[in-house]
Amino acid sequence: MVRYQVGIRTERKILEATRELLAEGGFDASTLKAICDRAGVQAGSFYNIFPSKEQAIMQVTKEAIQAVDPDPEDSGTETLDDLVDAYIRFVTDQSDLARVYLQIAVSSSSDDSVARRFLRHHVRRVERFADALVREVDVTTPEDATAKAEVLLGALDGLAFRWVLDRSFDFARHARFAVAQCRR
Amino acid sequence: MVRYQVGIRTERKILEATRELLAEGGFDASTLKAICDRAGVQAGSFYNIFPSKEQAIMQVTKEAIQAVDPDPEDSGTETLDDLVDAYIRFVTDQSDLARVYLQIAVSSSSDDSVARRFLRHHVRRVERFADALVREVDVTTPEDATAKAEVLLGALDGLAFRWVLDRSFDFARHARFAVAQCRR
DNA sequence: CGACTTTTTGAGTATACACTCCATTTTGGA
DNA sequence: TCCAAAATGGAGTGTATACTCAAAAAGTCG
Repeated sequence: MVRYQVGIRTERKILEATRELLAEGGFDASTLKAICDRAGVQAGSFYNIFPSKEQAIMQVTKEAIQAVDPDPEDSGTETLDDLVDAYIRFVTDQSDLARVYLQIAVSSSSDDSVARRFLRHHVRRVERFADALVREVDVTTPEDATAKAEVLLGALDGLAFRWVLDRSFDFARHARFAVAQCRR
Repeated sequence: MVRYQVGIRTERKILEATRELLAEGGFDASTLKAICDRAGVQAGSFYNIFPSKEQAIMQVTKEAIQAVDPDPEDSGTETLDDLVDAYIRFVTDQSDLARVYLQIAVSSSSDDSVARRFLRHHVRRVERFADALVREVDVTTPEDATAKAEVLLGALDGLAFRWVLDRSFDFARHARFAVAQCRR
């Protein structure tokens, strides 16, 4: 069962097409036909590689969830600015994945398993933000830091949604504004 | 063309079923069959009242968008707390509509007309928040007030999303925390 | 009641969807 | 060059969906 190069290339083309379609029009736009058309592939080839459409979409969504929170190694040393800059870079440089990430956030409410994974990921990010806050800002209690982190991450997510609706919205500026306000 | 009472009751039953289904499982769960089953009505009756499924959903979403921003008359006198309390009440008391509202916010990116309407509504709310900020907090410039309002509304929206994913999340507390931080 | 209108029913249509099947072609190591 | 395994094309399947229609039922008002 040696995989041929051409098959690996096909897999990449399919994943790229899926990512683009998810970013452009969400799950509704990501039909099998649309994916195959864009990837320049027939249905049979798709199912030679992926067991289901769901699997291809899952792979892209996993990628998107992980991309929002890079370098989990750095936990414990990173600054608030590091964390916020990472989010800003994610939104501006990987806008396709960012849009996929936000699409998941909402539609996941219908699918429990995705919702749980998303939530677990969110909680971990809140902890990292809270830790950075404890190090940099004088917070009275750990609970205070967590609440502050929830509000800051909420603001970043909310501003990212805003940006999805109106791409002329200056996400980076408002994100920095949010963290500045949080720091005071 | 006098409408019979029974027809009006049927219309209400359909809208209620649609609202529930939208809140529970989003647009995917709101199939014609699901709506008709829950309303206790056949497809023919549905199309006797609504020209399309889209129309019924539009009516519910319109209702949801308007419900988040009550008393547009009060503009010019309301406090920041009034505005935030209204949002909190919307989320906690009308959780069904709130979830529909948030569902629209994201999935609308695929439908331009809904996205535009949503955005227009958002901009109007930002203005009201900014006006309240100018009255209560000392902001340096109108632009500063608008940016602050965007961040605050972003935080509220983000926290509401958080609450949709995990209903044990204390939305009201965090919302008040956000506005307190904004006021400083 | 009786004439008329509105509403309801429920089987039926067209379409889009995810997915299958398998004959054919391509690949890449021996 | 040969050949088994891998990849592909593309017609075909079953199912769910939004929506239609004509006949039957129920409501309204003189």
